[in-house]
Amino acid sequence: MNRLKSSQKPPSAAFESEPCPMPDIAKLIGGKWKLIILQILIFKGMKRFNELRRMIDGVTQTMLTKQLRALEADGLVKRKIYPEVPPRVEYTATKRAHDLQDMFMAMHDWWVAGQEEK
Amino acid sequence: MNRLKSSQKPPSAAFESEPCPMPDIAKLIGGKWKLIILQILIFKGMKRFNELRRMIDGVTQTMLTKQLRALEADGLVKRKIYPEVPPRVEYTATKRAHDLQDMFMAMHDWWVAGQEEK
DNA sequence: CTGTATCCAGTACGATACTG
DNA sequence: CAGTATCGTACTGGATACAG
Repeated sequence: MNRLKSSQKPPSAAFESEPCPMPDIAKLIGGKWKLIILQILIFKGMKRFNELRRMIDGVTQTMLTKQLRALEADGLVKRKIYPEVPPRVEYTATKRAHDLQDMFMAMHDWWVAGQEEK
Repeated sequence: MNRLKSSQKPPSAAFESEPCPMPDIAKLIGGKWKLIILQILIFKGMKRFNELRRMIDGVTQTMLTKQLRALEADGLVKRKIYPEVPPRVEYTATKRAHDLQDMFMAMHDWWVAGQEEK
């Protein structure tokens, strides 16, 4: 079944010539929690710190902070601090992160399709 | 600039209800070299071990073997061994891996767009 | 040519306690 | 509420040598 003979897909011009630094991309979204953080912020909108904490099963304060800081440094997450007491911090996905929607959709569809085949 | 007000995108039904285990996906493609290996095998077709080794800058034999074995265990890469001397081993992307094309394209486009904005 | 075996370093990850 | 600090562990990634 399924022997690839010559071409399973047409040109796919994108990858033919360029080096396309996948390692760099992996750096951005490679963390254990980054994908799920981004997914939440992109598709569900702004969240506060403890909201995220509750939504992500198994994450600790420490790791959530670290990954959020890394995402912020990479320009994917915007952190807005309200100088109140008790403190309030809101996290939102940047425009750059929102542009990842298509990728997330493709990723999601792929995963779902894989589950159905079982 | 760019304040997200209510909805930057329509339904995006995918993520609304499901948990969507991004951690599981990260497991599959989270390795340092997995993305680039898959990209090569998916878009450029079958490759032998040392071909991959030469195409991927900086990878060592050990790591290439490990990541290929992991991908094989996850059903993303097919390993075909020819009982010859000298030995020959061919690696190809499975159908499941080929279904990742859309995700790779989205990823690539996103990266390119990000570079241009600079 | 295509690996495997060992050993080693760096870092990613995590539990816990403490702070403004 | 939203962190920081500290410390310990697990795992990933890598250099080198060796093998079928």
